[in-house]
Amino acid sequence: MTAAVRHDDLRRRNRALVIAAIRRAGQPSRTDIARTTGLSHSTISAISADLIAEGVLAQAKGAEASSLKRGRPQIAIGINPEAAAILTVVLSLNSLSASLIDYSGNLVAEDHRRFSTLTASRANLMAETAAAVRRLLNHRGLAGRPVLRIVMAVQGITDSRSRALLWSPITMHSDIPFADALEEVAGIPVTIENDCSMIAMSLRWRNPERYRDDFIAILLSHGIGMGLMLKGSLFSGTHSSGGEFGHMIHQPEGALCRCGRRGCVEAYAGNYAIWRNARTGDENAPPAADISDADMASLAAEARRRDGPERRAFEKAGRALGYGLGNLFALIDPAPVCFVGHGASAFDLIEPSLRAAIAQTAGGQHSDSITFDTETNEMPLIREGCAVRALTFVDQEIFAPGNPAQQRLYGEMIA
Amino acid sequence: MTAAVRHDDLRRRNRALVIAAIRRAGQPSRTDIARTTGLSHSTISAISADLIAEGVLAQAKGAEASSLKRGRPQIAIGINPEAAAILTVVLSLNSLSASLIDYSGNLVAEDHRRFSTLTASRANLMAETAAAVRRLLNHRGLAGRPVLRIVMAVQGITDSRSRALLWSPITMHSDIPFADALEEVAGIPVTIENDCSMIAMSLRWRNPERYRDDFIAILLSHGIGMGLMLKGSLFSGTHSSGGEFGHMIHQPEGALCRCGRRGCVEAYAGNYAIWRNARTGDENAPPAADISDADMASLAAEARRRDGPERRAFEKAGRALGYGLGNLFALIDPAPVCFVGHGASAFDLIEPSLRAAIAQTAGGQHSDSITFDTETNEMPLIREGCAVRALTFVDQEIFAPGNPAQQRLYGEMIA
DNA sequence: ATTCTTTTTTTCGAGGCTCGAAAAAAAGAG
DNA sequence: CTCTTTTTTTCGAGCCTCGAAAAAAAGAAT
Repeated sequence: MTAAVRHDDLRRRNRALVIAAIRRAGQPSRTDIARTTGLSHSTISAISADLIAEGVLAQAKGAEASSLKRGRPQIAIGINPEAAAILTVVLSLNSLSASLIDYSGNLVAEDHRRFSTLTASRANLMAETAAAVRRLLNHRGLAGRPVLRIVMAVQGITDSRSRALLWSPITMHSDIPFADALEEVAGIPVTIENDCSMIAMSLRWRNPERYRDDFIAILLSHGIGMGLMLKGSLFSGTHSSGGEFGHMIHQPEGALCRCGRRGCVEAYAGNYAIWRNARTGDENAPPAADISDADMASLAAEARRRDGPERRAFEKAGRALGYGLGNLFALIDPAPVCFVGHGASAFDLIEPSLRAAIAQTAGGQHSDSITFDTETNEMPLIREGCAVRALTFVDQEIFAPGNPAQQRLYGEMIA
Repeated sequence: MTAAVRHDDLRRRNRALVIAAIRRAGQPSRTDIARTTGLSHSTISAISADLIAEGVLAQAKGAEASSLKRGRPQIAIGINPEAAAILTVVLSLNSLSASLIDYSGNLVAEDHRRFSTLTASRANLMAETAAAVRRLLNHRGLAGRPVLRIVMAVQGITDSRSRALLWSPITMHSDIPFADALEEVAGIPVTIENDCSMIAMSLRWRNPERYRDDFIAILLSHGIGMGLMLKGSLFSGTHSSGGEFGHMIHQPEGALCRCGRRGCVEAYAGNYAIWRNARTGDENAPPAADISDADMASLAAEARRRDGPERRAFEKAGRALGYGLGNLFALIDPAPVCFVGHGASAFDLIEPSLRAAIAQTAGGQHSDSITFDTETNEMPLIREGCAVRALTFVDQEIFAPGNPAQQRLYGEMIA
């Protein structure tokens, strides 16, 4: 039983629809919007007039690429970049990077620092993050725009309400309430998300042809992460952020994993596992703390050069990933997969054994037709995913609010 | 971007909401409905007046359990059983059982036959099913009610559009277009669903306290099946019915499974696997075709009586199920689990090793708090799930249609 | 230069829907 | 027989969307 549909929901939802259509199309005319949304011209006219009056949208004045066609020229209409701004924060191993982004999605300012996340105290981690946020909030490029939302991405497990970092490989501390801490600093809503989920958001935004309703983003890095889009919405578990693909058990009582358990996919396919298999051959050796991309690249080069333990290690990684994906496909059916991160640059070494393993599983019945994509640099994807998520929040909650209190808040902030 | 919200959708959705509220509550008053739906009294009054005029609902006349309270007595309002009927068909190993059910969910007639599904030809399977449907369509208990929907449940994999049985252990044939065949016979929409999905529907209907938005139904039988409810809707894959929990790989290159692959959960936890482990100790022995419930019961009795290969076999089953569930929990977070079917009567033998295995996995961090439920007879659940699904379809598509053509069809059928 | 065409955008009135308030209905309590 | 209390219905206000018609703003044609 779905919730009751009130009368005013109609306007709210259609406003959100119009904003989303414009965000996707860039600079559409009213006629374009009517076509993509399916709403009538009159409705589009009314809604866009309201949104322009509120400063959310702006008409592109002059400078039209001319029409060359007869008839009244179309008036391009776009997101008003002055309407608001949002902030993204990406915390990763020994690196903190924050960005200020205007309401139309353009980068206004960046702030990047390196510091040792592994040795930092809880308070230190929160303080560094808060300081980065504070610096950007005071940035003069803001020019009076209200900053309405912060989305932070971290590697690790967050709680389902996106308030705290429950566990992460970048620090030994757990249950760090980043959202509360940053809300206190900024006075606006903050959520903290899993980095791979943000990668999935970004893939969907960049290439909705390929990544629409169901697809999988897998981060190949020191550990293995996953972002899962199911039926058009980001899948995260009910309690935590879920999607712990890297810690599905590939081999009961198998190789020692960084998480302390045995036989996880990550214990075969994470950088440390590949390194360990290639260099020591001992699956029970304690995982190395960090392995540079350069080291991994030379390992891959060696594996390509000759048939030896290096090549074997990448094959094992492919096998573990293949069985893991096969098990996932047994549950959710095959879907497009994108391998992201520096590890994806060695995908040629991984792919044969990965495909062979998938073919052994229930999900691998059409394993030939499964396509894989790679994207070796994850950072831009993570940031873009955060931006997309934050802007969508603002679109829906502030500019098409179900609850008048939220819009009142915006009124106060721009006053 | 969601679909445009048209104005008439509002009425349609609120009509569906009212029907659902009444179906759930049984015989509520208008005031009750207003409370549970959140709609205003005026709206409920208008919608229920319409629905009564259309014959969808009926006021309980007289026979009120009296009020004992002051004030105008409440008028109980209920689903009109005369408004329509639906048909459920459950095809399982060597058994076909169909039921005629009125619009308020009461059983009108049943039709049950035994025949050998394993040896039957494709045409034979479809003909038997069609004959059962035809018999019930001509049943005099129908008394002029239009039969508006058929939902059929089968063990196995169906396509995602619920039109055909792609693969099933009860027959050697594949790609059997049951939905098309029955639609030709009955002239009304037919869908074919996985039996475990219907079990999940039924559990949710029976006990929404425990089984609401996220839960898992696992059928322990000759094979292993799963019905998965995620975020309040039945999860099935994008291409096929998905949810092939029994064929997740527990042990790469492990025991021989009925499906021809190796190491599937089912190859350790299906009846044939438990039997094989207990009696031959050879994991590669070809699976027995069928093992009676009585034989499995005596195997369980023996396992309870003494520590021997029988007990070991049940332990192995628990271990495979535990790792499988743990891997599932790694992806979707722990959720309530119900073990269904005759195999659940040996759950006491399975539970210890199952819990021990879960504790080894990423999803098992709070393995103590995970609760399991058992239900040894699956047939009533499957039938009830089909009925719930069919009635919901009728509620939404016929009596609260988005498309006037559907309602016109009903008009013709009752004329 | 002025008058057609064509296309986009806005305006206007009709028709629906939900809601709150008020009225009506239908009992028991005094 | 009149007062309370509770449920249900009625009625008017306020929105919202839509289609049709009007207005606007160009290029094309004369």
